[in-house]
Formats: sequence, structure tokens, C-alpha cells
Amino acid sequence: MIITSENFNLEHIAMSGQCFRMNELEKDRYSLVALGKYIELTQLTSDTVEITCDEKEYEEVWKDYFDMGYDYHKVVTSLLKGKDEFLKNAAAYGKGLRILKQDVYETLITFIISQRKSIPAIKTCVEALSRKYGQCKRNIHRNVEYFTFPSPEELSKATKAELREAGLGYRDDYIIKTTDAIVQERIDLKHLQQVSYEESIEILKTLSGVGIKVANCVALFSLHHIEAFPIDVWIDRILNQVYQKKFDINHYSGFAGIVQQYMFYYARYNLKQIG
DNA sequence: AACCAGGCAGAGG
DNA sequence: CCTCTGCATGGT
Repeated sequence: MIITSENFNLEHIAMSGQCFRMNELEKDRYSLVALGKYIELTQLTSDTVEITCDEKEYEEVWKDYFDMGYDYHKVVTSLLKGKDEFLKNAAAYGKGLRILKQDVYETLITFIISQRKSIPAIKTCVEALSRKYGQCKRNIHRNVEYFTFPSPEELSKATKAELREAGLGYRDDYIIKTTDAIVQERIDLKHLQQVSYEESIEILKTLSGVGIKVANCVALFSLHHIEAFPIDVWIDRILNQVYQKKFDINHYSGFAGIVQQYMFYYARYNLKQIG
């Protein structure tokens, strides 16, 4: 299955820090475990991507996962035409980034894990949890074994000691409490997917280990509230040092989250000196 | 081998 | 409302 889009860059998406199970197999070739499935993706040209699935699966699953219905070209061109030099550079560098629509529970848990961890360390933890508590499946197209990310019920079987073994550190209680809240139906993830951005943030913040930053990551990377603007250490440095706290988010109302991703990705890999 | 990582909760002001 | 501190562990 070949997808044509001038804003679909696998390297940018894999390195963007929004998903943690998209891995480079070789140059321009990636594996991805998501939504209980496995695919391999190849960047054939700058605007064509091949996915190892049939058209039916693409239409039903991946088209939505990769947010193919949204016009990223419009956002990039408007930033490139704007007068903000930093965002011009960021958009030019990150062109091809997309905001994924990931599984809510997986996004919730992975971003609880993400606090005070580097992206490679997060990936190691997520992989360990999947191997221990996820299901082992085999992809028929590639004949590859993989482990799905555990469901709340599956992860609720984990003991505190086991979570420590998986490298979660002090986040063990956060994972246990948040998973319990879901399994015991004190929070309804389906309902969470139906409410407004503001309401979703309030609900998410009631969970253990979920503050304003993680809540916004869940809102942006799984609930697809693209007005969400997560402020992590990198964005904070940019807002302080590049914009002297004068960045006006309202100038990008409705798609601030996309702007945020360009900023994060550009700074993370090009401006290590501003730390 | 120090240093820091896509922060949070709890305490205290 | 705010600022300050402790936190487990792995990657570089």
C-alpha cells in the first residue's frame, strides 16, 4: 500500500517524541507497533510512503492513525510565509511531521513514564512493559513476532516490584493507581474521547502521575486536541530564551499543538546549546 | 563518570 | 495562587 503526501516524513515522526514504538530498521525503513498491530513503513521518496498492509487496513486503521485527513501543508506554508524566523526554521526542518492519533491508555501510560526520562529510556521501559504484559502476536505480511502494548486489565496484573524491574522507578505507584482508576471504572476512557479539550485536561489531571504537561500530551497525541500546547523543558527554554516569554499562542489558535511539535523537534535536535 | 531526561506530588509560603 | 524539594533509573 503506497501513500502519497508531501507532508509524511517517517524519520521526523519516529524521532518526534510523541510515539515510542516506531523504530528504524534501516535507512528510510521503520517498524511500528500500535493499536495492537504491526506494520513496516518505507520512505520511498520525499512524498511517498509504503506501508506493509492492504488497502482495507489502511483505510480502517492507519489513515486515521497518521491523521491523513488533516492539511499539514496549509500549516507549514503559513509558517514559512510568516515573519517568525524561529518558526520558519522549525517548520522547514520538521516538514513531514504529523500529529498521531494514538491509543489513549498507551499514550497515558507512556507519558506518565516520560517524566524525567530521556526518549531512549522511555522506549526501553515501554518495550519492557509490552514484553511482560502485552500479547505476543505475529504479523502475516512480514512474518514477524511482536508484543502489543498491554491493556489496562493486562497491566493491572503487574506488581509494584515487577514494575520496578521494568525500570519505572518511582513512577510505579502512578502506573498502578492510574490503571486501577481505569479498571475500576472511576474514569471512562471512551467518555474522555468525547469531551472538549478543556474538560479532558481536567479529567486527566485527576489521575495519579498526570500533571498539566502529561495531560496536554495525552490530549494532543491521542485525543487529537491539536489546540493543546504541552510545555516541557525544551518548549520552556524556547519560550524563555528565544521569545523572552512573549510568544503569543493565540496567534496559532486551533493548531498550536502542531506548532509546538515543530518547535520541540527543531530545538531538540538543532539547538542543544540553548540548554 | 557526572549529568540530565518531553514532571509530578506534597509541603510550605 | 505561588515556589521549592525529593524522586529512581537509564543513556550519553
